[in-house]
Amino acid sequence: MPQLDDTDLEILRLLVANARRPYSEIADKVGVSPPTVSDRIDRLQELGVIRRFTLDVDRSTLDAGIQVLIDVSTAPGTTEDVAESLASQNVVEHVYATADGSVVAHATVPEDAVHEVLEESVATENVESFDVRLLTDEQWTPEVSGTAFALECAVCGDEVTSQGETARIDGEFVAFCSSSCREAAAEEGQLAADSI
Amino acid sequence: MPQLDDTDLEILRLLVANARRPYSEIADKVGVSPPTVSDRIDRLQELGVIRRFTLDVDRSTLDAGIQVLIDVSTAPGTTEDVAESLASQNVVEHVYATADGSVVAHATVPEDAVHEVLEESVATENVESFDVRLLTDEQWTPEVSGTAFALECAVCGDEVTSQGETARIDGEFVAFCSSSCREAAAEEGQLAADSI
DNA sequence: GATGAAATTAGTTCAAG
DNA sequence: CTTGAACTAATTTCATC
Repeated sequence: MPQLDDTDLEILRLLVANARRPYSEIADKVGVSPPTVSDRIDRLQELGVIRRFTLDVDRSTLDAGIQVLIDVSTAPGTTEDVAESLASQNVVEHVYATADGSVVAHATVPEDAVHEVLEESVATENVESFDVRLLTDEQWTPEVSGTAFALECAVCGDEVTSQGETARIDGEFVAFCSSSCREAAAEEGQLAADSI
Repeated sequence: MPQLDDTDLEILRLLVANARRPYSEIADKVGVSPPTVSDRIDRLQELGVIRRFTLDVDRSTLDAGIQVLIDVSTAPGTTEDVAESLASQNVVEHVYATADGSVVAHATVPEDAVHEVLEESVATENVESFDVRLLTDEQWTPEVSGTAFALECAVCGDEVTSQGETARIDGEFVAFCSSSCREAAAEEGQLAADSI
């Protein structure tokens, strides 16, 4: 994966705060020219770092219905499918799949339609149990973090960037700055079978 | 609160899908002129329906650290404070406050810094218990829903829009198309003390 | 409140370092 | 990979309906 430099990160930070900011203004702030900003944004989209330009909408002012957090415990091996199925429902806005096999979804539905949403989107045999919590508030505060909480590579001690990898060893998470450092650790037999 | 019409909703839908879409293109699609699109978008921002123009960033390609879902059970009356405190942390991206007093946050942190995030942001006495789950996938699929799952007003039977209200009666959620319908129900003594 | 034409401002292309 | 200049396109202003 290609490297992102500080200019890319700064452009992301500025766009996250205001995605309609003129490229000329971004160019001024990060110290490059407008065509360069345009090129880099295109590249960030091609890389999949920018998934899309969008709005943060306050749904409590907008949608008819009740906002809920649906927490589904999935059958082994079906977590990804369940996450995808829920994500494809248009009442579902945000989906999180967890390492322990549950899927958490934020949806706006009439209270008695939660079962309906699950039935329409998820095969019953994939749902071990589920839990629904009514939301009273929801906030999105995206930021492209700087170097706060930077991780250290367990092998070489360098800072772990977005190109790094992580693994689980005896239940503890360990980070590596690169796949070669991760492989070095693996060769030393440090990695458990459930490494990620 | 002023009414949003179908044109507003259609503009929101188009911007959620692509917030950098030219206003002239939106104007074509919804059948008004570009200045009207511009005016309406300004109005939607003033109303707080549009919270901001932003990016959907794939954090798994970007941030050093591990993505987690932090689930905090808060002390009575502190839910809102805890939600705000967590939201102000720059490693925290999304915060949900639930009616049962828990706060769920999506954050990107080194695994062993979850306690640190909580300690830095939330008074210990406000945390009754917490739980952290490692995320393997996270998706955001915002859509401005149409009339799917439209609610019916419990009093007059009309469709409940964003201007509607809801209340809880004997543990069941009931929707009203307006505050006057809600008040009518209240006068008939149907509303429990925990109505929302 | 909405519009079309004009003016301003932004974005992209391209030739070149 | 970057730029400045030229070109193209988008947005806002404003007078008018």
